[in-house]
Amino acid sequence: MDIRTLCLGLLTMGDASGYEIKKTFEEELSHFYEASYGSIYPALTKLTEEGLVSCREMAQEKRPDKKVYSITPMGRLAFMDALSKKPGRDRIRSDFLAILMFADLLPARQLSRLIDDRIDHYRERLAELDDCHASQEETPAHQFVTGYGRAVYQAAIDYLEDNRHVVEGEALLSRASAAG
Amino acid sequence: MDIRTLCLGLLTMGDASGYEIKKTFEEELSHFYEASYGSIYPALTKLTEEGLVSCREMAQEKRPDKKVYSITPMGRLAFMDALSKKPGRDRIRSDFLAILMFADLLPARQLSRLIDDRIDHYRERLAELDDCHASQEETPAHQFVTGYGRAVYQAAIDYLEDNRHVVEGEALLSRASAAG
DNA sequence: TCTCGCATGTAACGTGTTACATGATTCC
DNA sequence: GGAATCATGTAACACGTTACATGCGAGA
Repeated sequence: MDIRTLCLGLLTMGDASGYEIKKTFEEELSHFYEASYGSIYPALTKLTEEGLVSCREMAQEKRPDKKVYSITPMGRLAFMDALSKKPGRDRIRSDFLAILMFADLLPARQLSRLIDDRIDHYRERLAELDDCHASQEETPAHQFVTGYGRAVYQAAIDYLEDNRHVVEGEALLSRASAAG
Repeated sequence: MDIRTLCLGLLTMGDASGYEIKKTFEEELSHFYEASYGSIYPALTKLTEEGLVSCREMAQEKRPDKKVYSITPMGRLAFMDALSKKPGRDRIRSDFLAILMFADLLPARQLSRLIDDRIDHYRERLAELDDCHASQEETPAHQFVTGYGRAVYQAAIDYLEDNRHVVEGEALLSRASAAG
């Protein structure tokens, strides 16, 4: 699913401007998708050209004008069609795990630091999901996805805490054998 | 971490050809990185030009010739340097979760199918990790990363099984209210 | 004054994928 | 005979990011 299709999908939930769509990406979607203005604005322009969304310009007081996009009936059809395709495989690209594959090359301190940071990072992400849960009325779908994120982050934290000794112990050992 | 750097890293574990590196990506790394020939071969060419790896051509009997790459001392330094940088954030792009955000737009049957397939998919991934564990002598680093994958997949499966009713129930409900 | 939030957009660039081109051998 | 594995490579393309360009209003 490309950014273009996802923008279309977000518009099924209500009209929005490019700026607001970007915020949605940063908030609700940030855990499993990313998008920058450089992809969102051109996507909206193209969707408009194709007749899948319509656009009206809104003059605002004390704010810049905004362009509010609405999905069209044709757009809804197109999105339903996209939803019916079987999903592509998740694309994951984890620097953290890539680096860990070479844990034996890292100084012990650096390795511990890396894992500490990652645990902190996941805790922050968990907190974000909890905020999200607290502040907004959520659809069951949204709740489900949020819960999924929580489950995965929690599993990651637990695993790192319970098993870090496997690599950290090794680092200590090779230091010891190098020293002695 | 780009593909180029990761190729360099794999060569710290032993000499290899482009073809073999591709296989490593498909096996050990497939759970958190992907790479095609179209990125691997040019990466190796560039690394060679930069003096970070060296290359010798091996004539083989009953097999095409192969080019075996070795990391150079300069290459090792460059890789250690890359490892010392703090990791970028994980890039995740999940069609599955994106579709789930719009679960209320999906027919109940399709939604159930989607979740069934995903659970199967994770079970397969788990099995791959178990094979990996069984078949190969693994470094502690490798074990650790493999275990991480297992923990996360298992958490995902458990979550989906325990909570699918949250979205599936909703689908049934909206069907019922539409019908009655 | 300076930074932050609101608001839109483009051009250059990076990075990687897909599809194509080629060809021997082995297993079913 | 046909598919799979081994083996390398390129060119066209897709897709998205980064950095830049612009500008007002509010609050510290």
